[in-house]
Amino acid sequence: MRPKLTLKQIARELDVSISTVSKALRDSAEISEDTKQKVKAFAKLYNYKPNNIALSLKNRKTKTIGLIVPEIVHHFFTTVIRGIEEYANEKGYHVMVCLSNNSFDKEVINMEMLANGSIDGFILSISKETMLKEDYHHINEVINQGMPVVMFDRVVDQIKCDKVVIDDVEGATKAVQHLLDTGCKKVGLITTPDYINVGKLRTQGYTEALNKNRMPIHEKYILKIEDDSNSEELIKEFVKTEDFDGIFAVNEEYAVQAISALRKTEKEIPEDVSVIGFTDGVISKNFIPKLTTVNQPGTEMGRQAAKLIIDKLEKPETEEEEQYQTIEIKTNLVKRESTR
Amino acid sequence: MRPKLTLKQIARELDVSISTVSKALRDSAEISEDTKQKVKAFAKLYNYKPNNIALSLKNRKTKTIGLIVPEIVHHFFTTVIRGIEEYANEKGYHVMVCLSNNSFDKEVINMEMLANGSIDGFILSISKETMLKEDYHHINEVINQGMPVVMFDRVVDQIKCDKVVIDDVEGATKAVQHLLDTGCKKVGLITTPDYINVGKLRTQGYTEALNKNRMPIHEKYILKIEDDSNSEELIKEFVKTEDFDGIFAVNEEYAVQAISALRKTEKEIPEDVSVIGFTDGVISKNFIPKLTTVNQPGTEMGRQAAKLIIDKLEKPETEEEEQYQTIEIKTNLVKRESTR
DNA sequence: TTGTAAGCGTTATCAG
DNA sequence: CTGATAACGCTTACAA
Repeated sequence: MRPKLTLKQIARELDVSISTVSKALRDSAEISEDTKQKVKAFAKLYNYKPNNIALSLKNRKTKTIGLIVPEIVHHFFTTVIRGIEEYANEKGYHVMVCLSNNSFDKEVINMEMLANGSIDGFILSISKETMLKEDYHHINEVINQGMPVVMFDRVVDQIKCDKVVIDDVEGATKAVQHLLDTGCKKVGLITTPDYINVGKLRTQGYTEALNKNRMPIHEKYILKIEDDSNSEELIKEFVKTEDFDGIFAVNEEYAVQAISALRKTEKEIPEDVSVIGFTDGVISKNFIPKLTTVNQPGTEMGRQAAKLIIDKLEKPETEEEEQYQTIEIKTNLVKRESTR
Repeated sequence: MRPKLTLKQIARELDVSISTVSKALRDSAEISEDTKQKVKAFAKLYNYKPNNIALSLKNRKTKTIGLIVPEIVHHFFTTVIRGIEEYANEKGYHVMVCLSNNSFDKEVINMEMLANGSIDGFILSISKETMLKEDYHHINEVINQGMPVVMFDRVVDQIKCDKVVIDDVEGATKAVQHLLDTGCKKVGLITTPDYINVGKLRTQGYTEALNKNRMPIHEKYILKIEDDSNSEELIKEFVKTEDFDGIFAVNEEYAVQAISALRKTEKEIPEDVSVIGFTDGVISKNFIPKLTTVNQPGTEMGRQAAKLIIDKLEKPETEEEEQYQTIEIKTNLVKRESTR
C-alpha cells in the first residue's frame, strides 16, 4: 500500500522546488527542457495525478454536478440520469446523485449538504411533497447564492431558472387523437391529481384533443389516482362504470392495469378497447400486447439538462444577462399492439 | 446574488481573528461565552456553512463514495443504488455515480477520475467487458493505494476485497425445485454465457436441482444467450425444439419472452408450462400472468455494501488485519401466477 | 531557469 | 481567552 504521490514528494525526490514541478508538469515555457523531461518521467513512472480536492479548492470549482431526483427506481428517471451522466462525463464533470424519495425534508437536506461547496450546480426534479407544499425557498436560496440550477420534468413557474420539459400537452393530444382517428368514440383518462404538473398537462392534452374533435368531456370519464398503492382497485372499478372503447393512461402502470382490468370484463385489447400509455419503458415493450405509448426521450432530456448547466458554468461570469430558457423535448407516438 | 460566507469574512465583520471564529463555532472551551454568542448569532443570521472542499482537503477525506455500475437503466441496479444512497446518507456520506456502460475503457477512466482524491472508497459492479477480458489491474491498483473497495453482484475471485452477492445458486435451485415440485418433468433453462458469473451460478443452481432430483441434464434443454438484441428469436426457436413443461429464465425479460413465445405455440401459462424468472422487477409484477420469480433484494444489497465501505473508512487505521468478507444476501421465491 | 510566497477555506498547535 | 502560524495540495505572480 503506497499512498498518493504529491507535488511536494516529487519535489523532494528530485531536489527541486514544488513550483518547478508544478510548472514542469503543466509544460510551462519557464522551465528548461531538461528539467521538464526529468520531472515528467518521474511523474509518469510513479503515476502522479493531481489531487482533485486541492484543485477544487484552488479553482473554486469542483467540476461536479449535483443531481436530485425524487425516485430512482423508475425507468424514466433512470434514462434521464443516464443522459446527464453521459454528457457530464464527456465534458469532464462528475455527477453526485441524491434521492429525495419524494420527501420535502430530504430534498432540503440534500440541497443544503451539496450546496456547501461540493458541487458547482444543480439539476433537479422536485418531489411530490414539495409540489404540494409549494415551498421552494431552498431552491431559490441556492439560486440567489449564484449557483446555477436546471429543473427537469417536474418544474414550477415560481422558480426562475433553466428548465427542460417534454411536450406533455402535445404528447397527450397526439395519443388521444390517435385513439379518435382509429375509431374510438368514448375515451377514458387515467391520470394523477393536478398538483403533479405532468399529470395536469397530460390531462389538459386529453381535454384539448376532445375539444378539437367536438367530443363531449365528462368528469366521469376521468379517473384521478391519489395513491398508487390502490390504483389496481380504482382502475378495476373505473373501467366497469362506462363502456369505454379507448383508454389513455398517463403512465405505463396505469395502462397495464387498465388492460388487466378490461380483460377481466371479457374485453379484448385492442379489438374492443384501445389503450395508450405514456413513457415507453420496459413494461410497455414486454407486455402482451406490446403497448402503444407516448415515448419520453429521457436520455435526451438528461443530456440537454446537463448541457444547460455546463454551458452556464463555463460561460465567462461577465455576461450578466439573466436569461432563462425552457427547452421542450418532443415526444412521439410509438404505435404497437394495444391500439387498432 | 450573495456568494458564500467564509470564516474570514465573519472574522472581518466581527473584528476578531479567523481562529476565534472557527473555535467559537465549534463551541471550543477556549472561547468566552460572550464571543461565542456573538459569533454564532452572526453565523446563523447569515447562514454560514463550512466549505466542504476545504474540509475535505484538511481532513484528507471527502465523505463521498464512488459508485460504478455497468448500467443504470436496469431495475436491479437501481434498487441497489437506492440502498447505497440511503445508507450512505444516513451516515453523512455522498455518492458519486458513474456508469461504465459495460465498457472496460469507461470503467478504467471512471476509476482513475475518481481515485484522484474525489472519493474515499469505491463500490462497484464490474462491466461485462471487464469480465471477458479478465483484466482487473485498475481495480487492484486502487486497492493497493489503500482505498477500500467493495464489489457487489458481479464479483470475481481475482480481486481481494469485500463483496456482497446474492445466493444465486441457491435461488436458482429453489426456483427449479419449485417447478419440479409442482409436477414439471422437462425443465428448460434460458441463461447467459458463463463469463457472466451470475448467469453461471444460476445455471449451476439449475443443474444441482436436477441432479438432486435424479433428473437427466441435456445440453439441448439449455439456451445461452450471447446477445440480448436477438433474444426474442432465439427464445422463439428454443421453446419449439422441445416439449417443455417448465422454464427457468435468469432474468425477467427472458421469462416474459418465453411466455410470449409459448403462447404463440398455443401453450397456456401456467396450465401447460410453468415459467419462473429471476429478479422481481416491474415487469414481473405487471405482466399477465404475474410472474413467479426469485427476488433479488437489491436495496438490502446496497445497504450492506455501503455499510462495508463506511465501516472500513471509519475504522481506526491501526487495525491492519486485512480480512475481507463476502456477505451473501438471501433470495426467496415469490410465487405468483406463472407457475402452478 | 528556478524558487519564494500568497492564497483557496478550514482546523490545530502553540504563544501571548 | 485570543490570535498568529502552519498545514492540507495545488497554482501563480513575482523575485532572484
